[in-house]
Amino acid sequence: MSDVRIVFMGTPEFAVPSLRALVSAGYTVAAVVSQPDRPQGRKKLLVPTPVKAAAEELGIPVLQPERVRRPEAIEAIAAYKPDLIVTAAYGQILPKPLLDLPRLGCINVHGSLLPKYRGGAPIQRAIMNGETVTGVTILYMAEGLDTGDMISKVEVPIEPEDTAGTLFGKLSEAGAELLVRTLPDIIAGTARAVPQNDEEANYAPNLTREDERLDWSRGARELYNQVRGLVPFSGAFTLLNGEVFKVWKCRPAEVPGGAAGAPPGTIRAEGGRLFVATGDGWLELLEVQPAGKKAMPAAEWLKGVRLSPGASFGG
RNA sequence: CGCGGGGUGGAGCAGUCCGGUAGCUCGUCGGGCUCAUAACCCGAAGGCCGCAGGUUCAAAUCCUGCCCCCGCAA
Repeated sequence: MSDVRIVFMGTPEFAVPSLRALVSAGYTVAAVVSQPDRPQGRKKLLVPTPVKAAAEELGIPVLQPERVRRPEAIEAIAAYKPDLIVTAAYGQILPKPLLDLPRLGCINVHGSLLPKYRGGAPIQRAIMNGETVTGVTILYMAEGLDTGDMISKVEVPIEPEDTAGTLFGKLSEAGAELLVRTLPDIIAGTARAVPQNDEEANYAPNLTREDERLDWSRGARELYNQVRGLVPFSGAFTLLNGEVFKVWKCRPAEVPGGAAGAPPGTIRAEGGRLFVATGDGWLELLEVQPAGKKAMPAAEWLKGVRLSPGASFGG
């Protein structure tokens, strides 16, 4: 199999296990393509992408074209004469010339059971929608977004306590295993590619700020799913006195002696515990982060705040 | 120079505008009450108020510089 030259394209942590698995399995990864380093954080420090860092550690040359569709970028990749291009959460659309370049084609490791959750945020969206099962699909890349023919897939259950972070870990490992398991068939030409049923497709677009806002008129269960789908990345937030107030951990709860009827967003503090009224039941907040502060247990926050009667989140 | 918030006993906060006894809610330790308790009562310990200068009779508080933390934006 050392006669197969692979160019690997990926950017975030999700793609790293796949890259390492290729190397461990003995494949020749001739080059790695990753997104350009971007200024991160308040100090605008240039941080290498996780895939770039892993590639450098493995001694693999790294390309970081600003736009991979540019002819010079395609030429640079072509120079490595790949027989196969493997992508995993790369972050840019591959142009037709690149898709046609490798004799074995271009395949993608995608974090969902296609045709469900096509797009950039399948893992978070699956949790946010309350799914109990998701998985990884390996597919041939087509010009559409995650629309190519499927080669293999593996299911992964979503546990009630899973967050986007834990599920990312599970799916990236599952994806790496599936990749090395699938590769021999692809190389031998015996892989059976199955077209996706577009009728069943849906999309998981990248998350925006609005996806992170908590709408207290939704149900406690839905809000709980939303929060864990955003942890530990951007996190979910609401407003308190016009300022951002993040919720890092919560759970639907029975409020002792508390019938609903309170307007969604109403804050209720009892015995050092923090509850919020939702459109359907109460949500107990367990870990929160006020504006300008670090995340802290809700009980700690309650020690310091002076809540006016009838205070509520959302405004 | 991207915008803004913050650093006060172990924790979370008030006090800073209008300089002058270190406060609140907890925690910890000791004692009490109780069948008992995370409940209640009494008492105690614990702080160079981020760091360094300056102004002043006097600085947590005013001025200058620096360090660290957080949110937004990229």
